[in-house]
Amino acid sequence: MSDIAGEAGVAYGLVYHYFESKEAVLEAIFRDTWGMMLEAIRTVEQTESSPREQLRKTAAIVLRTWRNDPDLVRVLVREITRRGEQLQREVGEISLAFEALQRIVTRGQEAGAFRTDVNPRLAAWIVYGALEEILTGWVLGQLPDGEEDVADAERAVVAVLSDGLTI
Amino acid sequence: MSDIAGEAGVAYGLVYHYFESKEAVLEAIFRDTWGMMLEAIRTVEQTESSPREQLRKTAAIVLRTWRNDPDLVRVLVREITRRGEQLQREVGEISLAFEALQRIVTRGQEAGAFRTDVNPRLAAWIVYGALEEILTGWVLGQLPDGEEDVADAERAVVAVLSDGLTI
Amino acid sequence: MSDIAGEAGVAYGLVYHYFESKEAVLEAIFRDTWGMMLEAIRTVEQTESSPREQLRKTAAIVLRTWRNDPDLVRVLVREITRRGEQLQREVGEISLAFEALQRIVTRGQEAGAFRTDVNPRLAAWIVYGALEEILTGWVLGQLPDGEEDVADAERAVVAVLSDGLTI
Amino acid sequence: MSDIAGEAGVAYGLVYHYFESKEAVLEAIFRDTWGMMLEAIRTVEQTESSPREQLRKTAAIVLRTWRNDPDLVRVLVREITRRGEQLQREVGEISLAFEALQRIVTRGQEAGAFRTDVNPRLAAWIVYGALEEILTGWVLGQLPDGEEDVADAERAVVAVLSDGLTI
DNA sequence: GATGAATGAGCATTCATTCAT
DNA sequence: GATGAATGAATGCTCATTCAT
Repeated sequence: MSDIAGEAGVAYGLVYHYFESKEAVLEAIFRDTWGMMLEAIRTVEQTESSPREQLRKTAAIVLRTWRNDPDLVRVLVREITRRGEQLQREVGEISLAFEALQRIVTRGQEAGAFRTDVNPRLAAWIVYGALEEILTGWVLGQLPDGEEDVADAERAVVAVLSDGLTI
Repeated sequence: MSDIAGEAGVAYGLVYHYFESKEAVLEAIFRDTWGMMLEAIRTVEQTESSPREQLRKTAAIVLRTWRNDPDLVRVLVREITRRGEQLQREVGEISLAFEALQRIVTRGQEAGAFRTDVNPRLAAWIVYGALEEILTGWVLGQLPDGEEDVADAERAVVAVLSDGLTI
Repeated sequence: MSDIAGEAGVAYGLVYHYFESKEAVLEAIFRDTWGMMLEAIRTVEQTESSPREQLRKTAAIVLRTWRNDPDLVRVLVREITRRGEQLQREVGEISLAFEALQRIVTRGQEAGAFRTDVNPRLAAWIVYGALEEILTGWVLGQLPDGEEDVADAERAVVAVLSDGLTI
Repeated sequence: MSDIAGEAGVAYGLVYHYFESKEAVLEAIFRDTWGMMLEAIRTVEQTESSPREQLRKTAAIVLRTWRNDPDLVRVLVREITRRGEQLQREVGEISLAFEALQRIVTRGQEAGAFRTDVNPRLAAWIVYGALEEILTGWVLGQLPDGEEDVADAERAVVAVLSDGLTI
């Protein structure tokens, strides 16, 4: 909280004027970020693009966040697992984003583009897991994150998730 | 540390008789778990099985941990991101496990079984991310984790990562 | 720290609002006390008095502290040896006070009032040691510390250090 | 206590077989050291030497300890003030040594060699303070402690305490 | 005598939260 | 709205002391 007030250039106590608790601050960050994410994914969803292309665009949105606002991703990655239990329950946007992701899969299956022997919910978790892990690799400085590397990562995720590792 | 001593039914100070610091306790947990993981993956690696089958066995090993020791997975998932930066540097077993995973991919590519247009390092991260996310889903109680569900998850991960979502 | 907060009648954490650490608290005490001591000795230094008289006044200043603030002297005597090494390095005032004491000796030698076969630095340490030991005697309750006793001690110190025990 | 056991090359618990407590260990160290000191000073006392010479020999004994066993002096200087209150009460040897020192002064006065306007008890404290402070300077590394420096210190102490700073 | 595991009170430090101004 | 001092529970760590073998 001290860091937040300092970064914002306001007095310590003022943060508590706008937010009930630290929990509430994090919740707001999550709500905002996932709100934007949700909106973006929904836009993708309503596109006429193929399911594969929708997947690519979604990956692009998530991974692009790293270059746009690394600190934000850092907070999300650091706090998501620790607070996840409550946050995920309280921040509806997260579930909604997951559902949108899941819907992309379901529609892909209905359209005959995606295989139907995979539970869409599990598929959504796998996709998200792959994306989050790459973000984590960047946060921990264990994966290269140059302009070109980010593009590579996007291609790799889509290639693997869409077409699989097997030739 | 208080919890650890309490859970073990010993006095607070005794933990410090066996471990230098809290850091050392976590490091030991990580080293042990990843050591076992590493050993298991290496065994899989030396199998004559197809790369796809090696991938399946690896997924089985990782996901099976959840049912064997949920509390352990909880600690790993909760602390890995917070301390990850240092731990990953200090606990060589983690890097070695990642390298083993990467080697499975590389050999699959060399054997002509896996596509070669995906960076093996990125592929290893994607695979690990998918697995970790499913574990996280179980930790957070957001994915069903019955006997059958775990088997489902294993199948789904292998299906998606090996053959892709696209038909 | 608990004692300090308790004595001040404030909450534990408040001490850390004003001081970085326990180290910083002690440093502040030392800096303040020695700052006053330093100022007092410098005032004495600039007097027209004879070196012997300057010595007497210095002794008076140091010994007077005991009656003014016994608890302060207690802390100084108790902690000075334990932390001395670092504190003496960090708290410039201490060195400056010693230097002032040394300067009084040097000037006394230059003025032909003090013998020149004694290293001024050693002399300053001897003077300070005699004074500190008497304070210690009072702290430990082993020397009488009534109004008259303090005056006696001052006379004794000056007599011995200025003129020696030998007749 | 751990250090003591380690240094002695015996098991931790064994120290408690020979000593009641840490307090008792320190008390034994003090008793031994001061016992030797006491014996030495008493020998000096029984000499036919002049009071001034007796003072010199006493100073030599005390200061020589530094070169003989610096670690011992370190412990004495570090712990003497902190524990002093009880130790001085419990370890009779300390008082006896002080009394011997005081006796040297008293006899000097009776023999007409020392001035009589100084309380012998105070004089003993002043002498001891000067010596201890020089030891402290050596412990803290703030006074040079080469062979020659120690001899210098001895000369300076005797010069100041016997004949005074004033010419 | 000898060993070293076991105990637990004590202590410095952190930090989310409250509150008077 | 705004400020920052005040609060106190929580936490990692130390270390003198005890005890079973």
